[in-house]
Amino acid sequence: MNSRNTKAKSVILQLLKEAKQALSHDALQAALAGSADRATIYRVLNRFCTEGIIHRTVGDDGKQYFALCVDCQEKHHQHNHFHFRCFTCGKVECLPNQIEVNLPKGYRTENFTGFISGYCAACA
Amino acid sequence: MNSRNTKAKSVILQLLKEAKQALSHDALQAALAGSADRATIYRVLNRFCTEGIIHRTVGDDGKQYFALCVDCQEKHHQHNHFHFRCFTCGKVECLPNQIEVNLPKGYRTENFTGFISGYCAACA
DNA sequence: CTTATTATTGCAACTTAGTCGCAATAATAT
DNA sequence: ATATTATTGCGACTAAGTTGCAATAATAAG
Repeated sequence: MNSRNTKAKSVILQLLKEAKQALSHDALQAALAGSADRATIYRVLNRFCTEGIIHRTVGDDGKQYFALCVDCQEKHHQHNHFHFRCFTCGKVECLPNQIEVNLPKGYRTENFTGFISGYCAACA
Repeated sequence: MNSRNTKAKSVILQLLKEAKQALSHDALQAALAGSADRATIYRVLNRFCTEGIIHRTVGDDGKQYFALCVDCQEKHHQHNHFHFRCFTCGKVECLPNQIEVNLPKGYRTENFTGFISGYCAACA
C-alpha cells in the first residue's frame, strides 16, 4: 500500500520519458493542460525524486528542472553531470560528462549542481 | 555623472569585501540591519554585477549569491569555478578550481554555474 | 462484489525571492 | 547656490514552491 498508480503520476512519468531532457514544473503543467493541479505536479515530482526515479537540478534561472537521465538509471545514482539550457529554444539537456571536483580537505559533497546556459547547436 | 557614491553602495561593497565568501541578499539585508531597503540592496547588487565588480551565482537552493571573488578581479573575468555551500554553517565559498566542460559541437557557453553543497571541514 | 483504508488529489492560502513604477532624496556638476 | 539626475524607499506585484485540509479514488480485505 506504499504507492498507487494514478493518472497524474503515469502521465508525468510518460512526459519525462518522451522528453529525453529536463523539464521544469511549468513545462509539465503546460503539457498537462489542466489535467492536473499545480500542487499535484510539484508533489509527484518531489515523490519521484525521493524514490530515485528522476533527479532534480536547479537552473541558473533559479528554477527546478527534473529529468529521467538515461545513463544513471539503474547504476548507483550518480548525477555529477552538467545540464545545458539554451536561451533560445529553452531546452535543458543532460550533458554526458561526469565531473570530478576536488574539494578542500575534509569537505563532504552531498549535492552537485552543474549548469551551463548559452546557445545550442541548432540555435547558435 | 555615471555613478554616485552612496552609503548603501559603500556599505554593501565593504560587507562583500570583509566576507571573503558569497553572500545572499538576505544575509546582506540582515547585516545592514534596516539601514537600506530590500529593493535598494537588490538594485545595488545588480548594478555591481553589470559593472563587473562582483559576480552572481545561483545556489542549489535557488537563491542568488554574490561574491567579490579574489582571483578574478583584474583579469579577464572568468567565473568558471564552483561554489560550495555548507548545510550547517551556511557559508558559500568560491572554490579555486577552474573547470572546463567540453560541450557538444556548436554549443556556445554564455553562463557557467557550478554549485556543490554538503558539509565543510569545520562542520563535517 | 462490497467495504474499509489511506495514498493521492484539488483547492486555497501562504512563503520567499526578486522585480518594477513612481515620487522623494541626495550626490555631483555647473 | 542651483540644477541635474542617479539613487533610494515604499508599495505593489510576479513567479516558484510549499502546506493544510477536506474530498477523491486506488488498493486491500472480507
